[in-house]
Amino acid sequence: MAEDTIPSKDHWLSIGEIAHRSGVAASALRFYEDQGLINSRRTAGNQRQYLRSTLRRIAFVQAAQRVGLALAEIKAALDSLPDDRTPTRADWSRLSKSWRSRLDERISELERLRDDLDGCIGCGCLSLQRCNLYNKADRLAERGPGARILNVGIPGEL
Amino acid sequence: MAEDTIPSKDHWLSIGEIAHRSGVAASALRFYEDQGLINSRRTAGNQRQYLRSTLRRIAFVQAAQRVGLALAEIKAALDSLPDDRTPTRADWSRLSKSWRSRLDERISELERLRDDLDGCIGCGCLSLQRCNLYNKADRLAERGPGARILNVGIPGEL
DNA sequence: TGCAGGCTTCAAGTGTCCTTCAGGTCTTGT
DNA sequence: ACAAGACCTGAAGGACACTTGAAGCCTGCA
Repeated sequence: MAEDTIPSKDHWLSIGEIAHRSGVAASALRFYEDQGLINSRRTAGNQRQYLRSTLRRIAFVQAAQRVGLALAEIKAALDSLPDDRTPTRADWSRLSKSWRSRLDERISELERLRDDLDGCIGCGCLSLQRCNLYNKADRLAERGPGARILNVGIPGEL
Repeated sequence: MAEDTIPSKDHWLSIGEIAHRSGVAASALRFYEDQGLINSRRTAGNQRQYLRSTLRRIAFVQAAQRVGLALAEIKAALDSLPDDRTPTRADWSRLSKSWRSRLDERISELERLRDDLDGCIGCGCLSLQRCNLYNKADRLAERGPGARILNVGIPGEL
């Protein structure tokens, strides 16, 4: 396997190369393109060619998904990048900063849930009148919408 | 509104009452029944009637969903409850114990993500070669499968 | 008794994130 | 030049957790 040699010269990458390097299926990449998350130019024969920087964009998408954002939200974030120049560190940094609070929220919600679990279900009460676990008020936006098949991980693992 | 009076005598609840008290739509309750998560008896006129304890079952389902379990997994957990008697505190406790590690895992994954964010995307590197954020190895099972519409919360909020 | 409002079933639709397929084209290496 | 393999498009399918709709039955209260 000689595909690990990284050419130092700027050149365009085929969808297969991008798929390989990013670990994202080619079909998903086409889907992302449909959704406006990434873009490509075409060869004379209509085949996609990507900039190397697309890999970073995809990395961003992947990370954002792990944070729990929907593709539409990720697109909105990416759309706020300047399209007249290659995004700088500062650009990416700005985008990812907004994740911080999301992540913090999600983390603390899960911690709250864990504590409630210990204190409430753990004791078997699960009282509908008092139980925090069943407090509708804070059960919003646990996970983003959309079906993830990936998450099955190793099939039959649970 | 006088529906908050809780009768002390055991009696059966209609789907509307269960929906109201649990906050789960009647259509969802029927769906849960189809999926074997809850059950009901019927009136002479074929209308569903639920035991009061069904509310606890539903609370369990809701909490489990917040932990990130799929309905099929929740069903599996519920199926391990004794069906010859009303589940005890110990029964519920046993079930919810397995969530602990799940929750801990999810929490630490998110914390890891947050740290990577600070250390990596935060600085703008997002290096595909080294970046933890883009380490495929640990990007499993971020969120459970399935579409949640609820999570949209207040539409147009984000 | 009458009737509004709640309940029934079954089928189809929704939203998200893709994958798979069919049928055809392009590129690359020998 | 030719075959193998990569790539193209558009449509359909699939997983998940439901919702919506149509057409009709049941129940509680005045």
